[in-house]
Formats: sequence, structure tokens, C-alpha cells
Amino acid sequence: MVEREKLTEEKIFESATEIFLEKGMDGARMRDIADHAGINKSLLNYYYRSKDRLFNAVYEKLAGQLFDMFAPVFDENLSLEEKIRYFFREHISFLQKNPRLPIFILYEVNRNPERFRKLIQKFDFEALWDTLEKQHEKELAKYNISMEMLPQLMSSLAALSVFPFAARSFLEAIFTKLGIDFDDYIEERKKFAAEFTIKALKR
Amino acid sequence: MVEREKLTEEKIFESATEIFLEKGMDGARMRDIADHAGINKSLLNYYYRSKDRLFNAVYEKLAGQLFDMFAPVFDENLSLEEKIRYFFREHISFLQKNPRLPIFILYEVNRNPERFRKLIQKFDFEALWDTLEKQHEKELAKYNISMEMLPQLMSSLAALSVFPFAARSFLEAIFTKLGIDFDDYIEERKKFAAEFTIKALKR
DNA sequence: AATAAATTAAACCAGATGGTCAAATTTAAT
DNA sequence: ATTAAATTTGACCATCTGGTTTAATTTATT
Repeated sequence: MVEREKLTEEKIFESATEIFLEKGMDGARMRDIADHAGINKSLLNYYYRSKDRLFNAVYEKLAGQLFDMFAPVFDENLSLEEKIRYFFREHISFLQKNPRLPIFILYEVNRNPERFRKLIQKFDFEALWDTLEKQHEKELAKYNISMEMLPQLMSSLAALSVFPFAARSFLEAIFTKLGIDFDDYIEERKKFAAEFTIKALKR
Repeated sequence: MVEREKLTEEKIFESATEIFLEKGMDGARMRDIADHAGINKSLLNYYYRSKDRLFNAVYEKLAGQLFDMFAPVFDENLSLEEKIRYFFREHISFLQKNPRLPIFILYEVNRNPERFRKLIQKFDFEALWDTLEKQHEKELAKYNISMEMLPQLMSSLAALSVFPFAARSFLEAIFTKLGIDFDDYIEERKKFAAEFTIKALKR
């Protein structure tokens, strides 16, 4: 039954996503995923041959989501400053809705780098690089940003937006002791990170 | 036997540290730790009552190391700019020697926030906060940094230095496709992150 | 050397885990 | 309605896992 099949398979996938996000590959239990989906455990193996395949499906979907959030940075017809503001606003908003995504991806990529390499082998980063360079040729010159600095710059953008989520529990524990609310902190961060970066670039 | 006991216990601890750093709590196997230490599995339970206790010992040691790296920032008698340069140079150098530490701590704190809360309950962050504030009262005013910005600022320092290591496998996979060497990138980062931050603060 | 205590090893165990299988049930096709 | 195919279930299994136990061996004490 097509309709039913889709429902069950989706239910499994959604449950698996939740459990894997929370517990990681090693910590997740097939039984927990089945229970969470309200189905029999052998159905997991019926729809997805094994834990590894089920995990892969979830992993690729989530990694895809993460990458998609970077796409607009290369598309949008905005000035460099506008793009920086746009990036932090949209990316942090996305992470607010998917707070566990960063630590999940970072940890699982770390656990199995080869899987990640295979996943991104089709991507043409060189082309994106060139696009970015051409789009902002004048601005990069104006800000005195050399091509050799780009990896430092790009990873700093990622760092400023992703780190608070990857380190969420860590920061929350400390913030609590200082009377700081994590959600407020994140809300502020959209603007802070943008202004911080823009100031750092101006000379 | 005192001498031998210490050797065995240390050997166990070092092996456990390596395995836990690599595989995390869930992925680590007591058998692997024993094999790595070249001893019988029951010795693990003889010296450390359980996997959980062994893990805790390792976790607390490593978390302590990480915190210690922040201490000089509060001690050293340096200007704010000097401190920023000092921080990135020393902290990143430390992480070069302990590259797996960040993702391990972030993941395990995330997996069990309560354990982390207990670990840091004795720390007086308020006091450190005040110290920092007093040390740099004039500079903070000069740079127009308000106290409300400090969490954003401090977490940005951490982000810029920690993120590249937490995301190491991720970045490495992409860098490889761009012909960038990760170690070179990290070496550059000590200065880049410092200058980036200092520029961001100046007005 | 004799004895007690600490240390190590080997075998073992109960529970958990991913996965299988045969049978039953539901759905689609004739 | 009958048949074939797809879906679901419950029981079951081999393996793995953290941990225990018992006995042997080594070390320290007298």
C-alpha cells in the first residue's frame, strides 16, 4: 500500500532522525527508534536494511540541510556587508530551529571522515570559490582581503555562527551561573556576529 | 606493589584517554582499552570500578586541562590587545597538541550536561567576570565594550580558536578539495584570529 | 621461609543489541 | 471472491558488552 508505506517509512525516518540527533549513531538503539515510531522493530530492517543504512539516510538528509543554508551566500545579489548580515541572520535562525544539528554533524563527520568525503565529492568547491571571488572582486580589494585569507575568513564566519550551538550545553551551564539566558544570547548574536565581522574587515 | 600499581593504573588511564578521545563514551569498548594497555580486562574493574567511573576520571582530567588554558587570560598582566594575541597563540598551540579535545568535550558535555554542571559548580565565574572587568575597565571603555557584550565577545574568542578543531574532519575534507593544508591553516590562524578580533574591537 | 596481602589472569555470566525468520494480516489485482 | 503481493508481527538468535568470580601468582611483611 503506497499511502501506508509512505506513512510508515516517514514515521521511521522522522523517529530515527530524532533519536540519532539526540544520541548519535553509537548511542542510538534500534529498539528506541521503533518504540518512538510506534512500530515493530523488524520493520526498521524491512524498510532500511540495517542500522547503518538507516543512519546514512538520516545523516545525508541532515548534512544536506546544513549545506543548503550556505547556498544563498553564493547566489544572492548582495554587497559583501549585506551578505554577511544576511548570512548570520538566516543561518543562526536556521540553527535556532535545529539546535542539535551542528554537534551531530561535527561529531559524526569526525567519527567517520570517509563517509563525509564521499558525500561531498560531487560538490565543486573550486567553482564556488571562483564565483565568490568574482562576485566580490572589487570589495575584496577594497577591504584588502587576499585570496589566501578566504579560508580563514570563511571558517571564521562558520565558527561565529555554529560554535554557540555546538557548544550549547557547555555555554548554557556557564551562562546559568552568570544569570545569562541562552536564547537571548543567540538572538543578540545575529547582529553581534555580523557587526563584529564587518568591523574586523574594515580598515 | 606501589611502583607497579602506579604503572598499571597510569597505563590504563592513558589508554582509556586515547580510546575515549577517539571513540567517545558510547563508542569506546572496555576490551579495546584493556587491549591497548596490554592488560586483562578485569584489571579495569579492579582499578576503576566501572566504565562510567573510568570515563569520569578521564573526562574530568581533560575538562580540567581545557579550563586551565583559559586561566592565564585572567592572570597575566597584559593589555587587552596583548591578551588577545596571547590567548590565540597559546590556546591554539595547546589545541594543536590536543586536537581531539574540543569535539570530545563538546560532545560529552552535550550528552550529559548534568555531569558538566556538577564539575563546574565550584568555579566562581562571577569573580572571574569581575576580575576581567576591573583589569580592563579603561580599555573596555576605550573600545566601547559594554558589559552586556562580554558573553558575545568571550564566546567569539572561544569560537574562533576552538571551532577549527571541533570541525577538523569537516574542514579537512573541504580543504583537501581546495588544495589547502590544514596544519598550515591552523598555524596561520594564531595570528589571523588575533588580528581579526582586535580589528573588530577597534572603532 | 612462612604468611598475608596485593595483583593478575582466565573463564564465565546476564543482559543488551542488531538482526533474522516464519507466520499472520492487510492490501491490491484478477 | 480468489489469488498474489506487500506489510506487519512476535518469537528467536548469535554476538557483543560490561562486569563478576575464582583461582593463581606476585609482592611485602614477619
